[in-house]
Amino acid sequence: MSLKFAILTSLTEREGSGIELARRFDKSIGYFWPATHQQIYRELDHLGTAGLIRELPLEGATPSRGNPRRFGVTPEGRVRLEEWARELGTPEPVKSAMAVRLRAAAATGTAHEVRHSLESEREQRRANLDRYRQIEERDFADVDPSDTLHALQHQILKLGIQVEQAWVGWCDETLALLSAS
Amino acid sequence: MSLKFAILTSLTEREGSGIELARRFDKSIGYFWPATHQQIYRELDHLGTAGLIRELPLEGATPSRGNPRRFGVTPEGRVRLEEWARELGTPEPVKSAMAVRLRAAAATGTAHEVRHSLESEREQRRANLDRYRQIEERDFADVDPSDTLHALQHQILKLGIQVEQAWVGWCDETLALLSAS
DNA sequence: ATGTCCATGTAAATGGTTACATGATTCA
DNA sequence: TGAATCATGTAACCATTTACATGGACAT
Repeated sequence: MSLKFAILTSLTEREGSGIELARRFDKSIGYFWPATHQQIYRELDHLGTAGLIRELPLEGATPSRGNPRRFGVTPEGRVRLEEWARELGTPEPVKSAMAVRLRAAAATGTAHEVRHSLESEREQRRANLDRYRQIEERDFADVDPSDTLHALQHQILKLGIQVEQAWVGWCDETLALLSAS
Repeated sequence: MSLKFAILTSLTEREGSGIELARRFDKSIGYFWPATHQQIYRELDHLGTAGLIRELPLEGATPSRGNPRRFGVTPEGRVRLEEWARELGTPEPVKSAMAVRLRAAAATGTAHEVRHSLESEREQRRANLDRYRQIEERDFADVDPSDTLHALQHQILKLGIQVEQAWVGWCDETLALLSAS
């Protein structure tokens, strides 16, 4: 449901081609709404049909490598995006196979065997956290209080940091609990 | 992918009927792997075919209200569940329409209009948090250090608490940022 | 007897994942 | 010239959501 708006947002920030979008998703907006290039191309199709984006004129006649089809947001698209941003939603439930695994291990009396699984979860969460922190240092080290856009982008990154921190902390706590018993 | 194991876990903890499972999902294991009754019935079907659960004999001949079909985990099912709990997975990405909304509002220069959306998110996150804390008070007030099962169940609840806390904190921070600018 | 809830489903639509296909272009 | 990469897709599958269907039981 939100994918189309994630794409509209990305194209509002800067127009681009399908593949560019796919790459941006891999390293920025996709942190909170992941998507593959297949999804993106399909959605670009839909958005075009709905008149929310349009294909920009190309230099050469035919699209090709180095000269791909590029898309921009139409005025209707922008209005629709602004409307959507104001809408109230329901928070996505926290889905976690790790929580299910732990409960499964508890139910079957094999709690200590879940340790590797937990350690793997912790390492991956920590890797996410480190990645976010590097971005923070690189892009948000100096603060200009008058730059609201910059501050908001930082704020979104902080969401990732705080949620991943909660996860890492929880994994450590749980591992300690397993060691104690 | 994890739904089948969530069901196996729930049936390991206690055998039950489809509707009972649906209700348990609404108020316990489903906090970390939500499922509707339609999904559950379909999956019970699959699990039965795969020999991981079996239908328990009924009192009366025909299932009916007050005497529904009941399911239990087979030995194979239990083994499969224990195996799965040991497997390593990839953490589910944090998906959040709220983060996309905020970024959309920033990109379109309508940041202050996202305030209601954020307040709504905060209230719902806080409601989740309160619910979890009530369960904690009710079920985990007294600690028996020798009861590992109890401790692990508490730990799973704490995951929900800590993640929702991170969310509520982030919403407050973001609202403060919007007020300041 | 009628309406409501229980228990179990079916069906259609949407969303997401995985695997593969294709032509074109740059690079070694 | 052959390999790798770019850019754009198709197809099949799996998971999830939403809406509806059914028949029996219970309550008024």
